[in-house]
Amino acid sequence: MANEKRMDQVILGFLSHEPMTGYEIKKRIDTSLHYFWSGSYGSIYPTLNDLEKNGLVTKAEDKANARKKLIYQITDAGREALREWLKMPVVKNELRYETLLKLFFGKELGKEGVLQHISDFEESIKKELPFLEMCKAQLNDFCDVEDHRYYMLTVQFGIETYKGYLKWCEEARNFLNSYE
Amino acid sequence: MANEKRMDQVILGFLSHEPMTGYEIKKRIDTSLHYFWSGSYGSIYPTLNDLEKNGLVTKAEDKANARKKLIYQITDAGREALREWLKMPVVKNELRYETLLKLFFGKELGKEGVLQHISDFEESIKKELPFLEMCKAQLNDFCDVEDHRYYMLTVQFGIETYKGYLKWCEEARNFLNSYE
DNA sequence: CTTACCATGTAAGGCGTTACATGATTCA
DNA sequence: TGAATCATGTAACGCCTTACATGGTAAG
Repeated sequence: MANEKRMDQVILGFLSHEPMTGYEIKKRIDTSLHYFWSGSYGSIYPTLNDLEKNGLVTKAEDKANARKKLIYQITDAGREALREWLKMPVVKNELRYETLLKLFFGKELGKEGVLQHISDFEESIKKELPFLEMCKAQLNDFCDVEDHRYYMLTVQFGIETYKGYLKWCEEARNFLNSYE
Repeated sequence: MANEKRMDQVILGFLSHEPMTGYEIKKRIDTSLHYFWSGSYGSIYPTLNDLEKNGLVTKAEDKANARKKLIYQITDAGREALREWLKMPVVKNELRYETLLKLFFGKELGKEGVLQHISDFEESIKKELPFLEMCKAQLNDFCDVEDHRYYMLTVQFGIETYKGYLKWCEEARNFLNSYE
């Protein structure tokens, strides 16, 4: 239904950590949330305006810089709205892998083509994994800070599923090669 | 960009197995593809019309039944289009888990709330897993049929990632409980 | 001096879901 | 006879991305 990407909650979430600009929010989405969430400027800026209109954030122009820079800050009402949403049960966890779709219809493609998709997938995962490992290493030193423990959970989730994927790639290859 | 859900390819894919109705396609999406893909009638029927207009499928009315029933069949051109798409590299594999989003902003929710989300997630996975195990058992007897080997790959993927999720749930709980 | 990055925003348009509308058939 | 399932379709509407538009600043 409505609000698939929950941009309002994502923004409130980041602002609950500290005040920042829309640009900075985008950067954090693309790093911290990158493997399980996404969002674009065309969604961030309008949502920031809506949130301000509804009193969930306040906007302040950074006069120190000549550059136009709008720093947003969460209000009490905003924090309350965030908490309200966080308490609610999760509505949707969605995995949509084109790779699996192509494998499912693999007969029309043939074994070689399927193996190629498996290799491509494997490679993409192998490229992503080091980033997550790095995140984990960095977080590891700061787990006494409560926030960091929660980030750690998501990173750990990523690392384990990715490792599972790699194991599956290996097995899938063996499985296919065991025939004919 | 365009065509996120690749309904055209999904339809061609199923029709490459055998002719069927739009209703039947929907059912198969909701079972065979269910844990990594989705699609609605509002998307299936219009796409079927487009495909027919473009000569990728043909439509035949089932006169045997009094009930209005349109059986679609893939054409050579349709099969070729499917193959063309299957050969192309995968564009997007997307995971979007609200659970992870809520965990990431977990500080505002607190440890108990986070643990609740982990339990909810665990439960939902535990509920899904038996279905996949059943699929695997059924497919296992027919792996000499090429198609079934490809279905098996996707099922195996699901089973392994789901088991990984359960392991993570356990670890996540232990991790959180090791603090404070 | 030019590339990369910081920074904000809008408009158009595609995509797909939800909700609605309709009706036959099967099974208990 | 009522519920569930089979079966097809459309319209409205929301959501989000892409592409465009603009310009400052830092670093090499």
